[in-house]
Amino acid sequence: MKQTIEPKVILNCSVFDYELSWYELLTENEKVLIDEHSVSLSFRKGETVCKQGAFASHIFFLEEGLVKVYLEEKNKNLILTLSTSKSLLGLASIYEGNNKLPYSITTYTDSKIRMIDLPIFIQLIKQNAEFAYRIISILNESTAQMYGRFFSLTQKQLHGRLADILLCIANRIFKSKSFELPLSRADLGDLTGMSTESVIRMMKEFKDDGLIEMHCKNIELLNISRLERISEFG
Amino acid sequence: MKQTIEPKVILNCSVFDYELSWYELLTENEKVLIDEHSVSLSFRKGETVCKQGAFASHIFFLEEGLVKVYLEEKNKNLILTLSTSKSLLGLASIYEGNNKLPYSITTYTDSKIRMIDLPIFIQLIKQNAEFAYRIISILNESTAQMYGRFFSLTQKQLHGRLADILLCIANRIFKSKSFELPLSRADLGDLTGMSTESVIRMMKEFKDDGLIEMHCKNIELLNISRLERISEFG
DNA sequence: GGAAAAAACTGACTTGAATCAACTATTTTT
DNA sequence: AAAAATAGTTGATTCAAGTCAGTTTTTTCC
Repeated sequence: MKQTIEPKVILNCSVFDYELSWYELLTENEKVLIDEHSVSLSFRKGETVCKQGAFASHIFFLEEGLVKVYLEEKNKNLILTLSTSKSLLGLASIYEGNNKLPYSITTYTDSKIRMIDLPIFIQLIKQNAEFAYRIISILNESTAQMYGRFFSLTQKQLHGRLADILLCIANRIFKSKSFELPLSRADLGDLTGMSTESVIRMMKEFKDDGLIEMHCKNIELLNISRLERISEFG
Repeated sequence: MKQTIEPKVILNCSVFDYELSWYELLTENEKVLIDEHSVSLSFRKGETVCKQGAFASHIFFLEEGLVKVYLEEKNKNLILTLSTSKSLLGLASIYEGNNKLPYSITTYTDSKIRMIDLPIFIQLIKQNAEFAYRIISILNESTAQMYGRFFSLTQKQLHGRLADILLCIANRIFKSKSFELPLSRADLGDLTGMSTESVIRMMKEFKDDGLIEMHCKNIELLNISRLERISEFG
């Protein structure tokens, strides 16, 4: 039962920025139905979009902005994913039976979110199988990503976990080596499962080692390949 | 932005034992199609059913037995779920694009598994929306469970994590306070994200505290309410 | 623009939990 | 039934990472 073949490296990114679209798979009538049963709302930076434990009533389509999707319990938070524009959120509440929201969502930047009536969304799934198939794909894409993070947070130590999210934020959110981070150090902690102080210490260590440059919120990754090695062995 | 209302306690179980069936939602023709494109195989205890990183070719329906679904990388394992009879496994490989298996599956007991041709399964999803909706429900049920475990493993310490899985195994797998555990101490480690030695030490501590009775593989939970409190605060 | 509040940072200290290195008990194999 | 292999156990040691307490910097908002 010894393992001999190394399985392929798994995803470990925390940003859900899926490639698959869904709206185009609807018929004209269905599109109208969605349009009639949804509204687009503006949220200010830091506002709560939905709250874990509340009854689910909508699917959220993030038209613009950056949000965190997170679990909260007894003042301990765990960020599940960061989501950027064009993400479909709240799909987890499509479930026959209890339909409480399994997570909270809060904005990091001013955001526009289209709130789609959940029963209507479910109706469309039940009548349009191609659409349903696309939703399954989207769910599985985010699940695969979750697995990677699950592994990262439970099996790697601080170096590796911090390298993971820095790379992920650069690649997936900003698509650039340097960026102005809209998250606080405490949020980085909730994302990596470490204390705020440890985040600060690790970041300083990375800076001293020449891996990154940083001035407060402004961060630049200087040595990506070494960060990747730290992520892998960390 | 301070949180004032405590969100509802979330699931933290590691056993996926879903309530929803799926076969009955198929038409007679579709049932025939499944029957014609699947075979039921017998696996011996300890055999590998599928391997992370391999190309996905089947959906697995566990007719009988107990298996672990786990991530493996560099001799570190993380068990995602234990699955019992009547579970549908491998759904994560239903994904438009790359279709590598995101996890490995190994049996704990002699098991019977029906291997269903993946393209046929996908075809049924694409043509039967009610069926697709059920699959979405099943996926979301297991995702909700994953979230609970994710929280448990990243936010609780050893006491809480061990209490979590002991309760979960008793409630979900054996539906009894006393049982003969088919997992090794090392597996309990892979399930709780702790070292084998720590599992042993914690179990001994639980035993000394009168929370459980154990002789090797035979375990009995003596004080469930205290275990639940440990799980909650731990 | 200045006070108040948050967020970022630092150092000292503590501790939870992994690692290592034996050793024993239990299975499995032949 | 003996040998080999695997699984379980223990104690000693080490170290990663959290907590605490205090300071500085940045942001928010009257």
